[in-house]
Amino acid sequence: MYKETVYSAFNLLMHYPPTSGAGQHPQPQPPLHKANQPPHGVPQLSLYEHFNSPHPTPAPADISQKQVHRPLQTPDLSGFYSLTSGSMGQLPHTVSWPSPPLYPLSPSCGYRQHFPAPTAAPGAPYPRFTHPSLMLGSGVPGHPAAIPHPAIVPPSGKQELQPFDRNLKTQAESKAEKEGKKPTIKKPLNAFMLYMKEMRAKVIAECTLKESAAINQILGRRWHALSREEQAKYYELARKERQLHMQLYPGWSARDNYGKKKRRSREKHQESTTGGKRNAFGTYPEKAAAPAPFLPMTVL
DNA sequence: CAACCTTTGAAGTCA
DNA sequence: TGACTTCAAAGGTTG
Repeated sequence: MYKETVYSAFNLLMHYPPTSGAGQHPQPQPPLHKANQPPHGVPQLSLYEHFNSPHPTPAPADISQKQVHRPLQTPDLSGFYSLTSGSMGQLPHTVSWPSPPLYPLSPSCGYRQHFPAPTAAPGAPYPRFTHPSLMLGSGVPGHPAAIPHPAIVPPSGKQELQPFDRNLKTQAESKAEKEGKKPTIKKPLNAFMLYMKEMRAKVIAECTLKESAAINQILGRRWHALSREEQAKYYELARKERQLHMQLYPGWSARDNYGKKKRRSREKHQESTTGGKRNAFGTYPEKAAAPAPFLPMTVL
């Protein structure tokens, strides 16, 4: 039933082809996380070094125009507890046309609903941004809250800590103690993961979807539709998450969790070259070409 | 019940 | 150094 519904939505979607935008496209720019990489040969302060630097580098006035190879802003631990980005964001005036969906979209979440035309006047400030992960106190040493960081999970791997439960001893820790095992410290979330966490509920409400794979596709498209300023907020949050993570777990490395999940990419790659594999809906999705980043088109 | 699906980005491994 | 791999989240689906 669900499959038929979403496929009819897919057909509907196909009735709204992208407008030809010849001459409207600006020069493609590298993704922000790439633009922030230092050019070869330019030494970069590690996050830890930068964090401890007495003279941190201020953020450039317009990160969308400049190649920056330092963290965007002065690290500020106080911001972990009441982080807001102020008025740096502007409403995006353009969106990029998504590649054909691997999971066709639900009727209540067609393309136009994914990318509504901005109703506010161009230049109107975005609502002030807050992120619960950083707002609610994440256990900075010395802080009165001293709350366990959500990166701590039981060896089972499932995140049990709820955002508003951080003043309690976590189930994860209790369970880990009972089992006599060391709790797993998870990777800090990157910019897109933070964006997903914040926007997931909204997409679920708008699109009446529950399947994470489909939701993540929508979120991926929305991520590409964000302006660079909007994305910059999440890159900044992710940078602070990494800093906080480093403070809390100085000896931790992503290597610690490397290879703990079952290796499957090689098998997946072999399957993709030999006919593919069924997805969560029992279909055989054809991998779409990745949408060209930052090639915005005028909103329909 | 573990693994899969799906997304992007960070960081790991390997040649 | 570049290419490739793994893991972060999420929850329904699959085997």
